[in-house]
Amino acid sequence: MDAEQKWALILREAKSSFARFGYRKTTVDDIAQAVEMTKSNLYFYVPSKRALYDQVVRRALIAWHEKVIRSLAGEHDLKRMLYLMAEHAFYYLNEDTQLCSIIAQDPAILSSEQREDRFDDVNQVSIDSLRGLLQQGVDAKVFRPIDVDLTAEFFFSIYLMMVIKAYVNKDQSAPEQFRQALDIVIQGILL
Amino acid sequence: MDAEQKWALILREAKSSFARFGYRKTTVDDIAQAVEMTKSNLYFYVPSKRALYDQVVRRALIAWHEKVIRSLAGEHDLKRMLYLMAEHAFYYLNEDTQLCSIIAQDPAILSSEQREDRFDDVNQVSIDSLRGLLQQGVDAKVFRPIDVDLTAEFFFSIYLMMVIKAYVNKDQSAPEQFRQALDIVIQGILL
Amino acid sequence: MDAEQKWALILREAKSSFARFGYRKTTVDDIAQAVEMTKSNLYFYVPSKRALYDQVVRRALIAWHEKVIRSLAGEHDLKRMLYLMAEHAFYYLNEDTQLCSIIAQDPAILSSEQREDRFDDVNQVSIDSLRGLLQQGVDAKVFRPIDVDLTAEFFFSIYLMMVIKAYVNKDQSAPEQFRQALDIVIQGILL
Amino acid sequence: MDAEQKWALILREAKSSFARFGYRKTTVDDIAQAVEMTKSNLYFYVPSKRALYDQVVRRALIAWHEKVIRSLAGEHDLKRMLYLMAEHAFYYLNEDTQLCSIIAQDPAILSSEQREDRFDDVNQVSIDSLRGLLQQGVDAKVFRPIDVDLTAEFFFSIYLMMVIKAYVNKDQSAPEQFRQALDIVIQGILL
DNA sequence: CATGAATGAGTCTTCATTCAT
DNA sequence: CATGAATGAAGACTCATTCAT
Repeated sequence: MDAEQKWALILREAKSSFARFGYRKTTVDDIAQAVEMTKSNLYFYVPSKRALYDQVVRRALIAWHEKVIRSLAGEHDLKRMLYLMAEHAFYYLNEDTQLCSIIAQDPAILSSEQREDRFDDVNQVSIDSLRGLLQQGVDAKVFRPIDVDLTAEFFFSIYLMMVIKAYVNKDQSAPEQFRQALDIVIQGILL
Repeated sequence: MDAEQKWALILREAKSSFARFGYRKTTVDDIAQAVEMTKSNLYFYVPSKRALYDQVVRRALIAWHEKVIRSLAGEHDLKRMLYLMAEHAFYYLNEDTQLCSIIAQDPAILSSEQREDRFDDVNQVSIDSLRGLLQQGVDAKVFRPIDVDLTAEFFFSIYLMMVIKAYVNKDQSAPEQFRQALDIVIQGILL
Repeated sequence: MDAEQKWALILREAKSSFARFGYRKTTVDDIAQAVEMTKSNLYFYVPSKRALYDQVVRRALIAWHEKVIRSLAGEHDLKRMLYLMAEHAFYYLNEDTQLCSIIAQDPAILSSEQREDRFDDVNQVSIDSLRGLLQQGVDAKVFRPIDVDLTAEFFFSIYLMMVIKAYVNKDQSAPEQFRQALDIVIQGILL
Repeated sequence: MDAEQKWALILREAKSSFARFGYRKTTVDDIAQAVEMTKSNLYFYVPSKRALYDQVVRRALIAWHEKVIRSLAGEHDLKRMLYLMAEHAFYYLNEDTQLCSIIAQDPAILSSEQREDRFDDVNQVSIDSLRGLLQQGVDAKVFRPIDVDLTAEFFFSIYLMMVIKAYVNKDQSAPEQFRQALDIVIQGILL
């Protein structure tokens, strides 16, 4: 196994541990054992527990957001795009339950504020895409003249919330609930 | 100061500490010092840190929910009641920023699942009220034939989310964002 | 054993450990074991290893200097006082070999500089006494018109040096060497 | 770069690191990086951190002492030679501040005892030269009938002490203090 | 009721040294 | 010669909880 593979393995197992136990309850030893390394050897690859955590989260967020953006390719109907975005943002987490779990245990990850300089940059990209969509809809008289900034943030928040419900809390009715929410919310902005 | 007063004091100060630092970062000593007791003496009143935390949260949630319910007294217009509920649920937290902070740092508090035997019962009361309202609206053909269970939960979640944004993250635009959200969402269920 | 006694015990054993192994090589566990406490319990009395060390050193220095000053009581012959001071400064360490050892392993303790704000204040007291003596001697035309500031520091340094030789390095000839040095040095300032 | 050059480079950089951080705080990695080698490769040239340190110190001490001895060439006035020796011993360290720094952080380097098998042999050479000078002075009735062994050691110690003051502690007044000391001390042994 | 004191089980991190390739 | 990777043994400090008095 070469260095790159090992680094990937570490990220994978660290993510798994952080997802299961949260940042605090995960010990560096937990991760080291998961990758079948000694703690000291793990520190050869990673500068600190915190840094590893940040890497794990950052990568997961980016992967998530990229997937969502890609899903819009080729679609031009704005209402449809909004649905698509929501759906993909939501269902993507089926493939990344761990990220959900991590978010659930550290919700600050997703707060888009100035004070926190953690993952704001990553999140902002998603919100920006959303805003773009809404603005186009308003301009095209497809959507009501809502405040796009506020609404973009609101929609983003809903995704997160539903995502947590569905995958972290394993609320069985979450997917349905999500569809219902989406229905209500899109209905609510249509002209 | 009698035992009851002391107990109240402990709850108050514990809440304050948990709000500021979160469960993990709050030490039993922090609380003991806040109530001007020794750690050991605090343990006379409280079985464990965890139990104290649970008490604090439970009481805060109950107070919150009760306040909201009371706000509906005398109102009979369903759409108006929905607004009222939302507004009060939202603005109540102005009076209890600490609860927000606690929720923000431990969002599992608000997950309504069976497995978690923490605060589900408390939350359920609120959701039930909401559901009742929605059901009446659907029956009276004021609202679209939405799924009331899912929608009740969805609305409840939105409250929580906005509440965190507003009071914990101190997002300045949160109140506006909340109104925008409420507008969209109620628009979205109207027949 | 009451708290005061225990605190004294800790200081005593800490001093012993620091003297034997030096600051770095002394583990908190070493000290804890010496006082027959658990490490955690030791931390009940002491904020940190560093703080404990500083306390130990500071107290030892103060005790040393006080003893020397007391030895001059009743004497008025300046040359004789200089001898007395030297002798007592030197022989006192017979009673405190540990301090020597500590100094030998951390000579910065005795550097009287502005940058280091560690024990400068304590050392300065001794140097001041010395300077006072020299100044009187110069004024009284007993000593040559030497620079009292420089010479006070020089003499102070010689004490330290000899002290280390004698007690730390256990150089058997140190006491004789010290007398020889004293002889030379006092001869060297006499008019 | 051949092996010899590499070895010289290692010694040079190791000295630099030890001077800056002291033995303990210098990591093998620090040195390896300074010589642009990997840690492992460094171990090809050096048996252990300790051994490297000892080499560094030993060589520096030898260079220092040789320089001092050379400075006496051609001079025959004993009092003058004593001055010369002192001056050169003192000012040499201007050219080797690193050695000073190392000494300051590990004063045991200069202790001339039998038990310590570290640098005693090296130091002894200097002391021997000093003793020779003093003995000649006593024999020639230039100096008082002092104990040459004790005095040689005493003088040697003074050099060291002043050297540390001047170059390590960067005491601005050290050179003056040194002259004052030399004045007193030589005055003190003159017949 | 109240408290000072005690404790055990962690936790992260560092580093000299080794070794297979 | 050179290196990436591995490791063991430490070491300082924290904290919820207990208990004798």
